[in-house]
Amino acid sequence: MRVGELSEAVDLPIPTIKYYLREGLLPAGDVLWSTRSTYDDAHVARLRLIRVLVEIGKLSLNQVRAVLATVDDDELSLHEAFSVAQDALVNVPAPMSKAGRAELARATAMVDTFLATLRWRIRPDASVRTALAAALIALWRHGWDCDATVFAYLVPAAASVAAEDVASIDPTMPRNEAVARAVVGTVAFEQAFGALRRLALEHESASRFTKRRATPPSAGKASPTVKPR
Amino acid sequence: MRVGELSEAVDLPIPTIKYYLREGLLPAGDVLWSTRSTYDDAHVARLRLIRVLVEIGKLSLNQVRAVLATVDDDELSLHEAFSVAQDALVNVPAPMSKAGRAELARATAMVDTFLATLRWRIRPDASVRTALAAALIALWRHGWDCDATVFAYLVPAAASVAAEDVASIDPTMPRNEAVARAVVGTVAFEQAFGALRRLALEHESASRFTKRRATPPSAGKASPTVKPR
DNA sequence: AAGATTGGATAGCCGTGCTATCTAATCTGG
DNA sequence: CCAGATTAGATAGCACGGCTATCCAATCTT
Repeated sequence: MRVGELSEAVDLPIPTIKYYLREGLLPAGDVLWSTRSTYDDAHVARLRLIRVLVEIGKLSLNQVRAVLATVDDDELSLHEAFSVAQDALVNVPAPMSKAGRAELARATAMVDTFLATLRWRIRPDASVRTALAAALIALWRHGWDCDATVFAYLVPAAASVAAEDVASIDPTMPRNEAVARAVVGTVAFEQAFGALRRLALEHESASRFTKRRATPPSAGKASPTVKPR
Repeated sequence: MRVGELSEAVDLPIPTIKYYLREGLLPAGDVLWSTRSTYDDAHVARLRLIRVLVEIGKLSLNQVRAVLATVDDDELSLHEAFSVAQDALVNVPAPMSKAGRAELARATAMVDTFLATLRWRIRPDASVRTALAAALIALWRHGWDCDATVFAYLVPAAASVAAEDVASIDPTMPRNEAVARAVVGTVAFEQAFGALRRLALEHESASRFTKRRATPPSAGKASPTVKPR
Protein backbone atom coordinates (compact mmCIF):
# COMPACT_ATOMS: atom_id res chain seq x y z
CA MET A 1 0.00 0.00 0.00
CA ARG A 2 1.40 3.37 -0.95
CA VAL A 3 1.11 6.41 1.21
CA GLY A 4 -1.64 7.80 -0.95
CA GLU A 5 -3.70 4.70 -0.44
CA LEU A 6 -2.98 4.72 3.25
CA SER A 7 -4.16 8.29 3.35
CA GLU A 8 -7.42 7.30 1.72
CA ALA A 9 -7.88 4.28 3.90
CA VAL A 10 -7.77 6.26 7.10
CA ASP A 11 -9.15 9.51 5.72
CA LEU A 12 -6.19 11.62 6.75
CA PRO A 13 -4.16 14.03 4.59
CA ILE A 14 -0.74 12.78 3.52
CA PRO A 15 1.08 15.64 5.28
CA THR A 16 -0.45 14.55 8.54
CA ILE A 17 0.77 11.01 8.01
CA LYS A 18 4.22 12.32 7.23
CA TYR A 19 4.05 14.36 10.39
CA TYR A 20 3.22 11.30 12.47
CA LEU A 21 6.12 9.47 10.84
CA ARG A 22 8.46 12.30 11.75
CA GLU A 23 7.13 12.30 15.28
CA GLY A 24 7.75 8.60 15.59
CA LEU A 25 4.10 7.80 16.24
CA LEU A 26 3.88 5.73 13.10
CA PRO A 27 6.67 3.31 12.16
CA ALA A 28 8.23 3.79 8.73
CA GLY A 29 6.97 1.61 5.93
CA ASP A 30 9.01 -0.99 4.09
CA VAL A 31 11.45 1.04 2.07
CA LEU A 32 11.48 -0.12 -1.53
CA TRP A 33 13.91 2.51 -2.70
CA SER A 34 14.70 6.09 -1.98
CA THR A 35 11.32 7.48 -2.83
CA ARG A 36 8.92 4.68 -2.15
CA SER A 37 7.82 2.61 0.81
CA THR A 38 4.89 0.34 1.30
CA TYR A 39 2.54 0.29 4.23
CA ASP A 40 0.32 -2.47 5.47
CA ASP A 41 -2.65 -3.11 7.69
CA ALA A 42 -0.58 -2.54 10.79
CA HIS A 43 -0.10 1.05 9.67
CA VAL A 44 -3.79 1.45 9.09
CA ALA A 45 -4.53 0.08 12.53
CA ARG A 46 -1.91 2.27 14.14
CA LEU A 47 -3.25 5.40 12.51
CA ARG A 48 -6.77 4.56 13.53
CA LEU A 49 -5.60 4.01 17.07
CA ILE A 50 -3.87 7.36 17.09
CA ARG A 51 -6.95 9.08 15.79
CA VAL A 52 -9.33 7.54 18.25
CA LEU A 53 -7.06 8.57 21.08
CA VAL A 54 -6.87 12.11 19.76
CA GLU A 55 -10.48 12.57 18.72
CA ILE A 56 -12.43 10.62 21.30
CA GLY A 57 -9.90 10.43 24.10
CA LYS A 58 -8.71 14.00 23.59
CA LEU A 59 -5.13 13.00 24.29
CA SER A 60 -2.22 15.15 23.23
CA LEU A 61 0.23 13.55 20.85
CA ASN A 62 2.62 13.16 23.75
CA GLN A 63 0.10 11.13 25.67
CA VAL A 64 -0.55 9.15 22.54
CA ARG A 65 3.15 8.48 22.33
CA ALA A 66 3.12 7.12 25.86
CA VAL A 67 0.16 4.89 25.19
CA LEU A 68 1.74 3.53 22.03
CA ALA A 69 4.96 2.85 23.87
CA THR A 70 3.02 0.72 26.33
CA VAL A 71 1.19 -1.08 23.57
CA ASP A 72 4.48 -1.84 21.86
CA ASP A 73 6.48 -2.82 24.90
CA ASP A 74 6.79 -6.58 24.80
CA GLU A 75 8.45 -6.62 28.18
CA LEU A 76 5.12 -5.99 29.81
CA SER A 77 2.63 -8.68 30.62
CA LEU A 78 -0.94 -8.26 29.54
CA HIS A 79 -1.93 -7.07 32.96
CA GLU A 80 0.99 -4.70 33.35
CA ALA A 81 0.34 -3.23 29.95
CA PHE A 82 -3.29 -2.62 30.83
CA SER A 83 -2.40 -0.88 34.01
CA VAL A 84 0.32 1.29 32.57
CA ALA A 85 -1.80 2.17 29.56
CA GLN A 86 -4.63 3.28 31.81
CA ASP A 87 -2.23 5.59 33.55
CA ALA A 88 -1.03 6.97 30.25
CA LEU A 89 -4.59 7.85 29.31
CA VAL A 90 -4.84 10.22 32.26
CA ASN A 91 -3.47 13.69 32.42
CA VAL A 92 -3.68 15.77 35.52
CA PRO A 93 -1.70 18.98 35.37
CA ALA A 94 0.46 19.29 38.48
CA PRO A 95 -0.32 22.38 40.55
CA MET A 96 2.60 24.78 40.73
CA SER A 97 1.79 26.93 43.68
CA LYS A 98 2.80 25.94 47.18
CA ALA A 99 -0.78 26.05 48.46
CA GLY A 100 -1.88 23.92 45.55
CA ARG A 101 0.64 21.22 46.31
CA ALA A 102 -0.33 21.15 49.97
CA GLU A 103 -3.98 20.80 49.05
CA LEU A 104 -3.14 18.01 46.66
CA ALA A 105 -1.25 16.19 49.39
CA ARG A 106 -4.23 16.37 51.70
CA ALA A 107 -6.59 15.17 49.03
CA THR A 108 -4.30 12.35 48.00
CA ALA A 109 -4.11 11.12 51.56
CA MET A 110 -7.89 10.99 51.76
CA VAL A 111 -8.08 9.20 48.45
CA ASP A 112 -5.59 6.63 49.63
CA THR A 113 -7.55 6.03 52.79
CA PHE A 114 -10.68 5.58 50.79
CA LEU A 115 -9.09 3.26 48.26
CA ALA A 116 -7.67 1.16 51.05
CA THR A 117 -11.18 0.34 52.19
CA LEU A 118 -11.93 -1.09 48.76
CA ARG A 119 -9.13 -3.65 49.06
CA TRP A 120 -8.47 -3.54 45.36
CA ARG A 121 -5.31 -4.94 43.89
CA ILE A 122 -3.90 -1.77 42.41
CA ARG A 123 -0.43 -0.30 42.21
CA PRO A 124 0.00 2.05 45.14
CA ASP A 125 1.50 4.62 42.78
CA ALA A 126 -1.15 4.50 40.09
CA SER A 127 -1.24 8.03 38.76
CA VAL A 128 -4.96 7.64 38.36
CA ARG A 129 -5.24 8.32 42.07
CA THR A 130 -4.12 11.85 41.39
CA ALA A 131 -7.09 12.30 39.11
CA LEU A 132 -9.35 11.30 41.95
CA ALA A 133 -7.62 13.72 44.28
CA ALA A 134 -8.06 16.52 41.75
CA ALA A 135 -11.76 15.80 41.55
CA LEU A 136 -11.98 15.96 45.31
CA ILE A 137 -10.24 19.32 45.39
CA ALA A 138 -12.62 20.64 42.76
CA LEU A 139 -15.53 19.72 45.01
CA TRP A 140 -13.92 21.40 47.98
CA ARG A 141 -13.49 24.58 46.09
CA HIS A 142 -17.17 24.67 45.27
CA GLY A 143 -18.65 24.24 48.65
CA TRP A 144 -18.73 20.50 49.05
CA ASP A 145 -17.37 19.67 52.45
CA CYS A 146 -16.50 16.05 52.04
CA ASP A 147 -13.81 13.44 51.99
CA ALA A 148 -13.10 10.84 49.37
CA THR A 149 -16.00 8.71 50.48
CA VAL A 150 -18.33 10.94 48.45
CA PHE A 151 -17.12 8.85 45.56
CA ALA A 152 -18.25 5.63 47.17
CA TYR A 153 -21.56 5.61 45.38
CA LEU A 154 -19.70 5.41 42.05
CA VAL A 155 -17.83 2.27 43.00
CA PRO A 156 -20.47 -0.34 42.21
CA ALA A 157 -21.08 1.17 38.80
CA ALA A 158 -17.36 1.47 38.06
CA ALA A 159 -16.73 -2.07 39.18
CA SER A 160 -19.51 -3.54 37.13
CA VAL A 161 -18.46 -1.68 34.02
CA ALA A 162 -14.83 -2.66 34.51
CA ALA A 163 -15.75 -6.29 35.03
CA GLU A 164 -17.53 -6.38 31.72
CA ASP A 165 -14.67 -4.63 30.01
CA VAL A 166 -12.15 -7.14 31.23
CA ALA A 167 -14.45 -10.03 30.46
CA SER A 168 -14.66 -8.89 26.87
CA ILE A 169 -10.94 -9.32 26.39
CA ASP A 170 -9.70 -12.34 24.53
CA PRO A 171 -6.41 -13.31 26.15
CA THR A 172 -5.54 -15.59 23.26
CA MET A 173 -5.10 -12.81 20.77
CA PRO A 174 -1.66 -11.28 20.25
CA ARG A 175 -0.79 -9.23 23.29
CA ASN A 176 -0.32 -5.96 21.43
CA GLU A 177 -3.67 -6.28 19.78
CA ALA A 178 -5.36 -7.11 23.04
CA VAL A 179 -3.88 -4.05 24.68
CA ALA A 180 -4.73 -1.79 21.75
CA ARG A 181 -8.26 -3.09 21.78
CA ALA A 182 -8.58 -2.53 25.49
CA VAL A 183 -7.34 1.03 25.08
CA VAL A 184 -9.85 1.75 22.35
CA GLY A 185 -12.55 0.21 24.48
CA THR A 186 -11.59 2.36 27.41
CA VAL A 187 -11.87 5.64 25.58
CA ALA A 188 -14.92 4.72 23.53
CA PHE A 189 -16.93 3.35 26.43
CA GLU A 190 -15.80 6.21 28.60
CA GLN A 191 -17.21 8.65 26.11
CA ALA A 192 -20.34 6.56 25.85
CA PHE A 193 -20.76 6.40 29.59
CA GLY A 194 -20.39 10.14 29.87
CA ALA A 195 -22.99 10.67 27.19
CA LEU A 196 -25.44 8.23 28.74
CA ARG A 197 -24.95 9.78 32.11
CA ARG A 198 -25.77 13.20 30.72
CA LEU A 199 -28.87 11.86 29.05
CA ALA A 200 -29.91 10.04 32.18
CA LEU A 201 -29.40 13.27 34.07
CA GLU A 202 -31.63 15.10 31.64
CA HIS A 203 -34.28 12.44 31.96
CA GLU A 204 -34.06 12.41 35.72
CA SER A 205 -34.18 16.18 35.92
CA ALA A 206 -37.21 16.19 33.63
CA SER A 207 -38.94 13.78 35.99
CA ARG A 208 -38.21 15.90 39.01
CA PHE A 209 -38.40 19.47 37.95
CA THR A 210 -40.91 19.48 35.18
CA LYS A 211 -44.58 18.84 34.65
CA ARG A 212 -45.28 15.77 32.56
CA ARG A 213 -46.56 16.58 29.12
CA ALA A 214 -48.36 14.48 26.51
CA THR A 215 -47.53 11.35 28.40
CA PRO A 216 -50.46 9.01 28.86
CA PRO A 217 -51.43 9.11 32.55
CA SER A 218 -50.70 5.74 34.14
CA ALA A 219 -47.46 4.71 35.84
CA GLY A 220 -44.51 6.91 36.61
CA LYS A 221 -42.53 8.55 39.32
CA ALA A 222 -43.96 10.97 41.82
CA SER A 223 -45.09 14.31 40.52
CA PRO A 224 -43.02 17.46 39.97
CA THR A 225 -41.86 19.62 42.80
CA VAL A 226 -40.67 22.76 41.13
CA LYS A 227 -41.01 25.34 38.43
CA PRO A 228 -42.83 23.88 35.49
CA ARG A 229 -42.20 27.10 33.54
CA MET B 1 -11.75 43.14 47.13
CA ARG B 2 -9.07 44.43 44.81
CA VAL B 3 -7.79 42.53 41.84
CA GLY B 4 -4.63 41.60 43.69
CA GLU B 5 -6.63 40.04 46.47
CA LEU B 6 -8.84 38.28 44.00
CA SER B 7 -5.74 36.93 42.36
CA GLU B 8 -4.56 35.54 45.67
CA ALA B 9 -7.91 34.13 46.59
CA VAL B 10 -8.14 32.00 43.47
CA ASP B 11 -4.43 31.45 42.97
CA LEU B 12 -4.32 32.87 39.47
CA PRO B 13 -1.97 35.54 38.08
CA ILE B 14 -3.48 38.97 37.61
CA PRO B 15 -2.82 38.99 33.86
CA THR B 16 -4.91 35.87 33.52
CA ILE B 17 -7.77 37.51 35.36
CA LYS B 18 -7.49 40.52 33.10
CA TYR B 19 -7.54 38.20 30.15
CA TYR B 20 -10.76 36.58 31.32
CA LEU B 21 -12.25 40.02 31.81
CA ARG B 22 -11.32 40.95 28.27
CA GLU B 23 -12.80 37.72 27.00
CA GLY B 24 -16.03 38.39 28.80
CA LEU B 25 -15.79 35.26 30.92
CA LEU B 26 -15.65 37.29 34.08
CA PRO B 27 -17.93 40.29 34.62
CA ALA B 28 -16.22 43.57 35.39
CA GLY B 29 -15.98 44.60 39.01
CA ASP B 30 -17.68 47.60 40.53
CA VAL B 31 -15.81 50.53 39.05
CA LEU B 32 -14.74 52.92 41.77
CA TRP B 33 -12.90 55.23 39.45
CA SER B 34 -10.81 54.99 36.36
CA THR B 35 -8.15 52.78 37.83
CA ARG B 36 -9.88 50.83 40.50
CA SER B 37 -12.71 48.34 40.75
CA THR B 38 -13.77 46.03 43.49
CA TYR B 39 -14.62 42.40 43.16
CA ASP B 40 -16.70 40.21 45.40
CA ASP B 41 -17.43 36.60 46.19
CA ALA B 42 -19.32 36.19 42.97
CA HIS B 43 -16.10 36.87 41.10
CA VAL B 44 -14.25 34.34 43.18
CA ALA B 45 -16.93 31.76 42.50
CA ARG B 46 -16.97 32.54 38.83
CA LEU B 47 -13.21 32.19 38.50
CA ARG B 48 -13.25 28.92 40.36
CA LEU B 49 -15.98 27.67 38.09
CA ILE B 50 -13.96 28.63 35.04
CA ARG B 51 -10.90 26.87 36.37
CA VAL B 52 -12.64 23.65 37.25
CA LEU B 53 -14.13 23.53 33.77
CA VAL B 54 -10.74 24.14 32.20
CA GLU B 55 -8.64 21.95 34.45
CA ILE B 56 -10.89 19.04 35.27
CA GLY B 57 -13.39 19.26 32.46
CA LYS B 58 -10.74 20.12 29.87
CA LEU B 59 -13.07 22.55 28.16
CA SER B 60 -11.81 25.20 25.83
CA LEU B 61 -12.55 28.77 26.84
CA ASN B 62 -15.21 28.85 24.16
CA GLN B 63 -16.99 25.94 25.71
CA VAL B 64 -16.62 27.60 29.06
CA ARG B 65 -18.25 30.67 27.62
CA ALA B 66 -21.19 28.57 26.46
CA VAL B 67 -21.58 26.95 29.85
CA LEU B 68 -21.43 30.28 31.61
CA ALA B 69 -24.02 31.70 29.26
CA THR B 70 -26.35 28.90 30.25
CA VAL B 71 -25.67 29.40 33.92
CA ASP B 72 -26.41 33.08 33.57
CA ASP B 73 -29.48 32.83 31.38
CA ASP B 74 -32.43 33.55 33.61
CA GLU B 75 -34.84 32.72 30.83
CA LEU B 76 -34.14 29.05 31.32
CA SER B 77 -35.86 26.90 33.89
CA LEU B 78 -33.77 24.78 36.19
CA HIS B 79 -34.35 21.74 34.05
CA GLU B 80 -33.68 23.52 30.78
CA ALA B 81 -30.49 24.98 32.13
CA PHE B 82 -29.28 21.55 33.23
CA SER B 83 -29.96 20.07 29.86
CA VAL B 84 -28.39 22.82 27.84
CA ALA B 85 -25.38 22.99 30.13
CA GLN B 86 -24.81 19.28 29.73
CA ASP B 87 -24.74 19.78 26.01
CA ALA B 88 -22.30 22.62 26.33
CA LEU B 89 -19.94 20.37 28.25
CA VAL B 90 -19.61 18.08 25.27
CA ASN B 91 -17.45 18.71 22.26
CA VAL B 92 -17.46 16.37 19.34
CA PRO B 93 -15.56 17.68 16.34
CA ALA B 94 -17.72 17.37 13.23
CA PRO B 95 -16.20 15.15 10.55
CA MET B 96 -15.38 17.03 7.37
CA SER B 97 -15.07 14.34 4.79
CA LYS B 98 -18.07 13.06 2.90
CA ALA B 99 -17.50 9.48 4.03
CA GLY B 100 -17.21 10.66 7.61
CA ARG B 101 -20.51 12.42 7.51
CA ALA B 102 -22.25 9.41 6.02
CA GLU B 103 -20.81 7.18 8.73
CA LEU B 104 -21.96 9.62 11.37
CA ALA B 105 -25.46 9.59 9.94
CA ARG B 106 -25.59 5.79 10.13
CA ALA B 107 -24.28 5.76 13.66
CA THR B 108 -26.65 8.47 14.78
CA ALA B 109 -29.60 6.53 13.43
CA MET B 110 -28.56 3.49 15.44
CA VAL B 111 -28.09 5.60 18.53
CA ASP B 112 -31.55 7.06 18.13
CA THR B 113 -33.05 3.63 17.78
CA PHE B 114 -31.28 2.51 20.88
CA LEU B 115 -32.25 5.56 22.89
CA ALA B 116 -35.85 5.15 21.85
CA THR B 117 -35.92 1.80 23.63
CA LEU B 118 -34.93 3.51 26.87
CA ARG B 119 -37.99 5.74 26.78
CA TRP B 120 -36.13 8.57 28.43
CA ARG B 121 -37.49 12.08 28.41
CA ILE B 122 -34.69 13.76 26.50
CA ARG B 123 -34.61 16.40 23.84
CA PRO B 124 -34.50 14.64 20.48
CA ASP B 125 -31.74 16.99 19.39
CA ALA B 126 -29.51 16.65 22.43
CA SER B 127 -26.01 17.04 21.00
CA VAL B 128 -24.88 14.47 23.50
CA ARG B 129 -26.24 11.85 21.13
CA THR B 130 -23.52 12.78 18.70
CA ALA B 131 -20.96 11.84 21.31
CA LEU B 132 -22.51 8.40 21.54
CA ALA B 133 -22.47 8.07 17.79
CA ALA B 134 -18.81 9.02 17.71
CA ALA B 135 -18.03 6.35 20.27
CA LEU B 136 -19.86 3.81 18.18
CA ILE B 137 -17.89 4.77 15.09
CA ALA B 138 -14.67 4.42 17.01
CA LEU B 139 -15.62 0.88 17.91
CA TRP B 140 -16.48 0.07 14.31
CA ARG B 141 -13.15 1.27 13.14
CA HIS B 142 -11.41 -1.07 15.54
CA GLY B 143 -13.06 -4.30 14.71
CA TRP B 144 -16.15 -4.21 16.85
CA ASP B 145 -19.10 -5.20 14.74
CA CYS B 146 -21.95 -3.89 16.77
CA ASP B 147 -24.83 -1.51 16.97
CA ALA B 148 -25.66 0.96 19.70
CA THR B 149 -26.94 -1.75 21.98
CA VAL B 150 -23.33 -2.51 22.99
CA PHE B 151 -23.80 0.45 25.25
CA ALA B 152 -26.79 -1.09 26.96
CA TYR B 153 -24.72 -2.52 29.79
CA LEU B 154 -23.71 1.02 30.78
CA VAL B 155 -27.27 2.18 31.19
CA PRO B 156 -27.99 0.93 34.70
CA ALA B 157 -24.77 2.42 36.00
CA ALA B 158 -25.36 5.71 34.22
CA ALA B 159 -28.92 5.88 35.45
CA SER B 160 -28.04 5.17 39.04
CA VAL B 161 -25.26 7.76 39.06
CA ALA B 162 -27.50 10.34 37.43
CA ALA B 163 -30.27 9.68 39.91
CA GLU B 164 -27.96 10.38 42.79
CA ASP B 165 -26.64 13.49 41.10
CA VAL B 166 -30.08 14.93 40.62
CA ALA B 167 -31.15 13.94 44.10
CA SER B 168 -28.25 15.91 45.53
CA ILE B 169 -29.57 19.13 44.04
CA ASP B 170 -31.33 21.56 46.27
CA PRO B 171 -34.03 23.22 44.16
CA THR B 172 -34.52 25.92 46.74
CA MET B 173 -31.17 27.54 46.22
CA PRO B 174 -30.84 30.35 43.68
CA ARG B 175 -31.19 28.89 40.21
CA ASN B 176 -27.81 30.09 38.99
CA GLU B 177 -26.06 28.57 41.92
CA ALA B 178 -27.89 25.30 41.53
CA VAL B 179 -26.90 25.08 37.90
CA ALA B 180 -23.29 26.01 38.61
CA ARG B 181 -23.15 23.42 41.31
CA ALA B 182 -24.59 20.78 39.04
CA VAL B 183 -22.04 21.62 36.39
CA VAL B 184 -19.18 21.31 38.84
CA GLY B 185 -20.60 18.05 40.05
CA THR B 186 -20.85 16.73 36.55
CA VAL B 187 -17.24 17.32 35.68
CA ALA B 188 -15.82 16.34 39.06
CA PHE B 189 -17.78 13.12 39.38
CA GLU B 190 -17.12 12.34 35.76
CA GLN B 191 -13.41 12.54 36.38
CA ALA B 192 -13.86 10.49 39.53
CA PHE B 193 -15.85 7.85 37.76
CA GLY B 194 -13.24 7.56 35.06
CA ALA B 195 -10.52 7.18 37.64
CA LEU B 196 -12.43 4.58 39.62
CA ARG B 197 -13.23 2.69 36.49
CA ARG B 198 -9.55 2.57 35.57
CA LEU B 199 -8.66 1.36 39.03
CA ALA B 200 -11.42 -1.22 38.96
CA LEU B 201 -10.11 -2.33 35.59
CA GLU B 202 -6.66 -2.75 37.02
CA HIS B 203 -8.01 -4.72 39.93
CA GLU B 204 -10.13 -6.89 37.72
CA SER B 205 -7.29 -7.52 35.30
CA ALA B 206 -5.05 -8.44 38.22
CA SER B 207 -7.61 -10.98 39.31
CA ARG B 208 -7.85 -12.54 35.89
CA PHE B 209 -4.44 -12.38 34.34
CA THR B 210 -2.12 -12.63 37.26
CA LYS B 211 -1.11 -15.10 39.88
CA ARG B 212 -2.18 -14.07 43.34
CA ARG B 213 0.69 -13.02 45.50
CA ALA B 214 1.04 -12.61 49.23
CA THR B 215 -2.72 -12.88 49.62
CA PRO B 216 -3.87 -15.37 52.21
CA PRO B 217 -5.37 -18.34 50.33
CA SER B 218 -9.10 -18.58 51.08
CA ALA B 219 -11.86 -16.88 49.14
CA GLY B 220 -11.59 -15.10 45.83
CA LYS B 221 -12.40 -15.35 42.18
CA ALA B 222 -11.42 -18.21 39.94
CA SER B 223 -7.73 -18.64 39.28
CA PRO B 224 -5.61 -17.07 36.57
CA THR B 225 -5.92 -18.13 32.97
CA VAL B 226 -2.98 -16.44 31.35
CA LYS B 227 0.62 -15.37 31.52
CA PRO B 228 1.60 -14.79 35.09
CA ARG B 229 4.99 -13.59 33.86
C1' DA C 1 9.50 11.37 -22.75
C1' DA C 2 5.82 13.41 -19.96
C1' DG C 3 3.50 13.13 -16.05
C1' DA C 4 2.34 11.44 -11.47
C1' DT C 5 3.84 10.01 -6.96
C1' DT C 6 6.69 9.96 -3.12
C1' DG C 7 10.55 10.24 0.83
C1' DG C 8 13.03 13.41 3.15
C1' DA C 9 14.04 17.90 4.72
C1' DT C 10 12.90 22.46 6.06
C1' DA C 11 10.02 26.26 6.89
C1' DG C 12 5.73 28.29 7.80
C1' DC C 13 1.04 28.83 9.68
C1' DC C 14 -2.86 29.17 12.80
C1' DG C 15 -5.46 28.87 16.98
C1' DT C 16 -5.41 28.88 21.97
C1' DG C 17 -4.27 30.69 26.09
C1' DC C 18 -1.94 33.36 28.24
C1' DT C 19 2.20 37.28 29.45
C1' DA C 20 4.47 41.62 29.12
C1' DT C 21 4.64 46.37 28.76
C1' DC C 22 3.03 50.96 28.88
C1' DT C 23 0.12 54.81 30.53
C1' DA C 24 -2.14 57.54 33.43
C1' DA C 25 -4.95 57.74 37.48
C1' DT C 26 -5.35 57.28 42.10
C1' DC C 27 -4.34 55.59 46.87
C1' DT C 28 -1.18 55.16 51.07
C1' DG C 29 2.56 55.75 54.20
C1' DG C 30 5.61 58.93 55.98
C1' DC D 1 2.79 66.77 49.84
C1' DC D 2 5.72 63.49 47.86
C1' DA D 3 7.51 58.66 46.88
C1' DG D 4 6.00 54.51 45.98
C1' DA D 5 2.54 51.00 45.15
C1' DT D 6 -1.53 49.50 42.69
C1' DT D 7 -4.30 48.96 38.87
C1' DA D 8 -7.89 49.64 34.56
C1' DG D 9 -7.40 49.67 29.94
C1' DA D 10 -5.05 49.10 25.66
C1' DT D 11 -1.85 46.88 22.72
C1' DA D 12 1.68 43.74 21.53
C1' DG D 13 4.07 39.64 22.01
C1' DC D 14 4.96 34.75 23.02
C1' DA D 15 5.06 29.57 23.51
C1' DC D 16 3.19 25.49 22.30
C1' DG D 17 0.73 22.05 19.72
C1' DG D 18 -0.62 20.28 15.58
C1' DC D 19 -0.48 20.40 11.45
C1' DT D 20 0.52 22.47 6.09
C1' DA D 21 3.26 23.95 2.35
C1' DT D 22 7.06 23.76 -0.59
C1' DC D 23 11.10 21.90 -2.73
C1' DC D 24 13.98 18.44 -4.50
C1' DA D 25 15.31 14.48 -6.63
C1' DA D 26 14.22 9.66 -7.55
C1' DT D 27 11.50 6.54 -9.53
C1' DC D 28 7.17 4.42 -11.61
C1' DT D 29 3.58 4.59 -15.39
C1' DT D 30 1.89 5.16 -19.94
